[in-house]
Amino acid sequence: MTTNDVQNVFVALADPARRKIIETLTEVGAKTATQLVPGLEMTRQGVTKHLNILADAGLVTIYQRGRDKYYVLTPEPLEEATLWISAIAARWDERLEALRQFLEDDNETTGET
Amino acid sequence: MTTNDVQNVFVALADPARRKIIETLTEVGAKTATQLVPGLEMTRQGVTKHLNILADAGLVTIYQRGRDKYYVLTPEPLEEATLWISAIAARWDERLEALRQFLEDDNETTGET
DNA sequence: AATATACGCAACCAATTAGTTGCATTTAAT
DNA sequence: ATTAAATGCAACTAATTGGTTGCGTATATT
Repeated sequence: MTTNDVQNVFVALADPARRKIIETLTEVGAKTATQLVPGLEMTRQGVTKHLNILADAGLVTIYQRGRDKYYVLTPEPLEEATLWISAIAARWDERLEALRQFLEDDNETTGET
Repeated sequence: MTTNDVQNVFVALADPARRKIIETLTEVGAKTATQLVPGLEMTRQGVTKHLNILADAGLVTIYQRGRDKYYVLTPEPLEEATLWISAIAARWDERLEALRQFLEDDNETTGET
């Protein structure tokens, strides 16, 4: 499941509204869907959909207080994203020398589009 | 641009084919689009589209050698993703105490769907 | 010179995504 | 008891995404 976990986390982080929710929950601690609506330009149901995606990634936990449903950040799954990235970075450092080899043989071109 | 950068990086990382390309380039150093086709179950044009998205995020650089176009990883933009995540983690640690407060007042519910 | 290989571009398609509206249900407040 | 507030669920729409096919062009290879 670990491989699917990192997928869900990266998908969750790929949307600006969801990152903003994460930032807000980081600052405020706990909020309901309706409390999150102002600031995100979107209806409550839209916010709820994003919260569900965050919940699927394990990034929020829900605490129900009567009719209110408070969402709280669960940052642990972020670690999996960080691990994936740092594994790449680590292996990349090993490859740098071989890369230099490649570049010396060649004429370079700009990679910008 | 920094805010848009992190958006492009997270979008790039959200697709499994693109993460696989990143992993392959990390191990092999440089490959052309057609060389990447076996292993990803997809046509060359499909691969090219993914490579363009990676290039938009600044995650690959292109070196042209005659008619061949070699893609090489540029891992620097990954740092922005890592920074975003670690900023969240850092602020989150500060909030933990306030959170404990919130949880004590309440009856908890499972956050799984 | 002729053939083969690698790439670029554009149109197209199916599936997913982001968001909406509308309505029903549950819980709280007066 | 009535009204108001918060959520849930489902159907629907528009835009984006992931991928394809079909072609033309540029560079190698024989």
